[in-house]
Amino acid sequence: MARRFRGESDHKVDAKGRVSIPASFRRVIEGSDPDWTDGLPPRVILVYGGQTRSYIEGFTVEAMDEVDEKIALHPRGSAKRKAMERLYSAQSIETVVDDTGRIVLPAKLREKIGLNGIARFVASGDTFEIWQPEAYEASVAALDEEGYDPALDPSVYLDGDLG
Amino acid sequence: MARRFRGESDHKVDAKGRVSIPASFRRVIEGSDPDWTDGLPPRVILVYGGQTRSYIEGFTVEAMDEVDEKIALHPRGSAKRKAMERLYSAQSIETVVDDTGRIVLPAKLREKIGLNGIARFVASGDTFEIWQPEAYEASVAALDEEGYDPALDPSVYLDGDLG
DNA sequence: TTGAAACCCATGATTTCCCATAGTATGCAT
DNA sequence: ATGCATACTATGGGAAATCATGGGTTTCAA
Repeated sequence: MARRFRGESDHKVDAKGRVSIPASFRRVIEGSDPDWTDGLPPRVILVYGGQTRSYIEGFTVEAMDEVDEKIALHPRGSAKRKAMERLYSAQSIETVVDDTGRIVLPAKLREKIGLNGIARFVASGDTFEIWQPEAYEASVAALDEEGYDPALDPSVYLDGDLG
Repeated sequence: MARRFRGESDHKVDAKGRVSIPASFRRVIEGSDPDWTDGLPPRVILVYGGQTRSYIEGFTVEAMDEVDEKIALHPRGSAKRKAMERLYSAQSIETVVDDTGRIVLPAKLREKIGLNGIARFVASGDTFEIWQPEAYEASVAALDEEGYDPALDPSVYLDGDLG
């Protein structure tokens, strides 16, 4: 398995929509792009769709390849497949990390998640998420309402019941 | 089973956040990193999240792989899984032990556990913990209040009831 | 022809790397 | 056993590389 993203941090979004990607994320992105070699700009895929989503999900090339394979398992034309294709194909863009470690978030994507001047990058296994900071905090708080006790150490779930 | 950490000791944290990790811990960390070979810096994962936690938990690569596998058993999107992903993915960093046996604790992590100038390393099976010394002593004292008689030898629990 | 996107350059703040040293532990030969 | 040589440990400090960010300028397609 490829290396995983870890950590969370905030970065400024300038007037042109440029944002620095956390340096540690860049290493993972480079290592998970089969075509990347030193000096080339590594590729990333940004998924911005999903009615229920208030964040942008970032994929490495390898992670997106896996998603594409899973989609291909579903029958062509099926509703599920169409829904997945819409999210991962139609509502996504492929871009590159430039030589100063930044990507550009087009206005459309910024508006979708309500980005003002700060973008919060949050690691989530082999993908990462880009949030408007308050929205992220709200989503963490929302977890509590789903029955998750914030005072409980999540490690108790490691060996607990699934679901 | 992989080798286990043993012992506890204090180390200075300098202005740059560098700390020596106990020499005996290094052997375990090296031996539990599948990619490590002599001369390479071995990897460690530091988990700094958790509302209820006042310490940093250090994982070997192997130990963290197990955690990732356990998380993957839970349904994508479930509250439990999200809580675990936040702790182990978002609130963690991967780093390496440098050639002088040190790691760097970024300011964010130091503040989280209130580190001043000394860090206490405490072995805990296949992971280890980093504490601010007084906080560690307080947590040991708190155990006693939970009904554990400090005068009782814990070995009596070895063959006792579980739970 | 105009706005956005790609490109080029610039800079302060971190972070990493490399070298240094004193103290401790280990081993080996006598 | 004794003493020295060697290896490893814990820590410090400066140089060098990287990071995050800001701006202008050229392209290019609509």
